[in-house]
Amino acid sequence: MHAFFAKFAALMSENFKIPTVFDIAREAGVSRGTVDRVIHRRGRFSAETEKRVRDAIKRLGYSANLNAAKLASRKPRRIACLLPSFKEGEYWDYINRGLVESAGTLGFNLDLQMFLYDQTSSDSFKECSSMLLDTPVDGVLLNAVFKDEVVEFSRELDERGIPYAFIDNNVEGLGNVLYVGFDVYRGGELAAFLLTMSGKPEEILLVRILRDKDHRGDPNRVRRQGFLDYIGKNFPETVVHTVFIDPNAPEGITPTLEAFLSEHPHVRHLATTNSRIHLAAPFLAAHPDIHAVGFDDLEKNVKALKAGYVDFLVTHHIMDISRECLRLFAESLSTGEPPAQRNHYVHLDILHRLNIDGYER
Amino acid sequence: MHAFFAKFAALMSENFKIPTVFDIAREAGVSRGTVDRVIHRRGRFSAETEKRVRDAIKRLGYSANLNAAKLASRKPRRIACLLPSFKEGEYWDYINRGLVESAGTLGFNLDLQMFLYDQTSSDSFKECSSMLLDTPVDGVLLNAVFKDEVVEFSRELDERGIPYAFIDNNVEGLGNVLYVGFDVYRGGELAAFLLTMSGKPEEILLVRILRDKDHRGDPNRVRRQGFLDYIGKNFPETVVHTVFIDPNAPEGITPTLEAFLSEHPHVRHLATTNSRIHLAAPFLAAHPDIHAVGFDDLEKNVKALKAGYVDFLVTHHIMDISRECLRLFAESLSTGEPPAQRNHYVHLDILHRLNIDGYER
DNA sequence: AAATAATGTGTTCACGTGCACGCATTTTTT
DNA sequence: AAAAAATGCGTGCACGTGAACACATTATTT
Repeated sequence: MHAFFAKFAALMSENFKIPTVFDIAREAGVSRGTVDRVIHRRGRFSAETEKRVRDAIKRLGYSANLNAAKLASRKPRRIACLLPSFKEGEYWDYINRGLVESAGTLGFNLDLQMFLYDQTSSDSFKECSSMLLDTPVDGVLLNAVFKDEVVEFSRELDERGIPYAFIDNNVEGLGNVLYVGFDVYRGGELAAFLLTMSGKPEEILLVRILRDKDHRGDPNRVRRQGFLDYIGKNFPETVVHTVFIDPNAPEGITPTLEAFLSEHPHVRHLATTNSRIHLAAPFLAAHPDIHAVGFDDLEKNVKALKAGYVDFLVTHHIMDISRECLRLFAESLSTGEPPAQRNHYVHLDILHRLNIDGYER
Repeated sequence: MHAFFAKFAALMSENFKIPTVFDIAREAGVSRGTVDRVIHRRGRFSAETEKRVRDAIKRLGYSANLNAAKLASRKPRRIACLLPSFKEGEYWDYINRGLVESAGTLGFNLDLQMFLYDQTSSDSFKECSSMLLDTPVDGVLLNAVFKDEVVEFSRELDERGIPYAFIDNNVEGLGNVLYVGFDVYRGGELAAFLLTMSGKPEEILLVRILRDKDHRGDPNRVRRQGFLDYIGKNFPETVVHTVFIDPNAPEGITPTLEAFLSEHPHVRHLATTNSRIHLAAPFLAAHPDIHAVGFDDLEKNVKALKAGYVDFLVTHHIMDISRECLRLFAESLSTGEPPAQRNHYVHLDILHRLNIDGYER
């Protein structure tokens, strides 16, 4: 018999009822309001009461009904976002869009406050973060480019009891309740693999942008390491050249690359470890025999991919990161519990001309 | 100045209030209950009232608050799922898991009723679908392997006013409110590209499973076409051989492939267009110089990928399809409106040993 | 010691929707 | 023509949580 039907009404036993705050209150021998105050750490309860309530929650396996919570949420949750500033179409623009979009659709009453610092200046970060501390907030969402400064800032947040989450990249060992990002090193390896899979390269050109030189605040160091390690391991004789370009002087880029090529005419492989392979598109257009791999599905990069200038993009759903991060963080702020899972690594996608359709949502 | 902050409290003007049923009722000059009856097509209202309500809804841009809807949903929505039967770990098992999981977490009171037919027998489909019609349901979720039978069944559903959605594959031009799936032809092309990107193949072995022979109910025909078209276009001299294997007699598979190889010793490329490349894993293990590409991230396939027997898997988040499909369908049943977008195509992922981590969620 | 503040707890309304129920009025049946 | 059914519409409770409020009791200040 191939046909049958089954009911999946309750995951558990026949008439298992999902516990509510009322059940917790009864179990703990207190009122619903008290349970609520314990859960949300709003004070006004004794240590003994807290224990009874928390035990009851654990015993009954209670977790808040998010629909009801969203419906009832009146006071806005203030979430400060301490992130790099951006121009339209840049990486952090996408992160920002995901955040703003989610804030609107998530159903919680979220009040996002953006603190955008200059990615090239640690002073700017410090200025922004101290401004943030003067503002009343319920939680902070931030990334971690300036390690020392981030560590110091996180200590301050810990002291004040303000929960915080890292997005996109992080520093290990701090008190954040959440991290949503990806495996940067793996991404570097993957780019190297894709670049070299059609045959052994004699020489490779790695295009970097000027500010990468600053080792203190270089977000792509780990990714580049992954790239170089892969090449070193699999093609030990291959030489990797580096050329620096200035994104603020785009007119100089193509000449710089051309000049390099005439000095190293055997180069047939080009890569960037930042999100700006599109800056090399004009150069690549003139040299269809050069394989190229870059990162991130910025609109301009995708254009270069579709045109065939770039072979592969290693990327992930950028906006998914921010959406997911904000969702988990908001839920956590709402329930008063840290997210069940602390680290969320998103999958690295490989984009090629043939599978790009449908990637952008 | 690099720091600033902005509020995104309301997407629109300063104090824009999202309209509720009450606003609609006032605008239309009726009571809230009447609005509700119109929205959910539960009868008991005049044609003129309906128009007034619908106009008001459009004018104010009303759409139901899903949190409140989920919270208040008391009567379960009965959704019948008419899908291929499966063994554990097979493709449709994943689809099924996604459905069951979603039904539990979506927050609506969903009552899934599974009608599983034998993929190799159109009679079984007919039997199942008529059984389904004897059961009271609010909506039907189905896929489309047997075209004629599906068309007939859909007519019946249209007549009865039962909304239905296609999942994974569909038939164009029918009255379904929703389709969630992917571009099958594109997937075939992509597999061919990945198989051949490291160099021109002399001969290719396409491994098919026995029941593919039946052209009426062959779900992989289009995918295979994409594969063959790509090869034909880019490598016109390459010969594509086909070997049929029987998944029900796994012990015969490796000998069959070995026999083929000794007859065609130049073959270095192997592909399947179904989800069972793992059946060729033992053979591939013995021939590490053979490139192989398959479809779908079934556990066994991923194992073969990690072991290096398979180079690439073309796939998509299988369970995402069913999760997304059920979510949109349930929301549609709840609001009484068809989903804003009818066709949802998921992105094709390329899986390789280096990016498999984190793919499974 | 009285006034004031802090602490601990319970009560109540609000959020927006689903849906049962009740009551009139009109239409159909007997 | 009376009874029954169908139609059209409004009212009210329930869903589970957030959070203000009210009220005692205890601790602190004046």
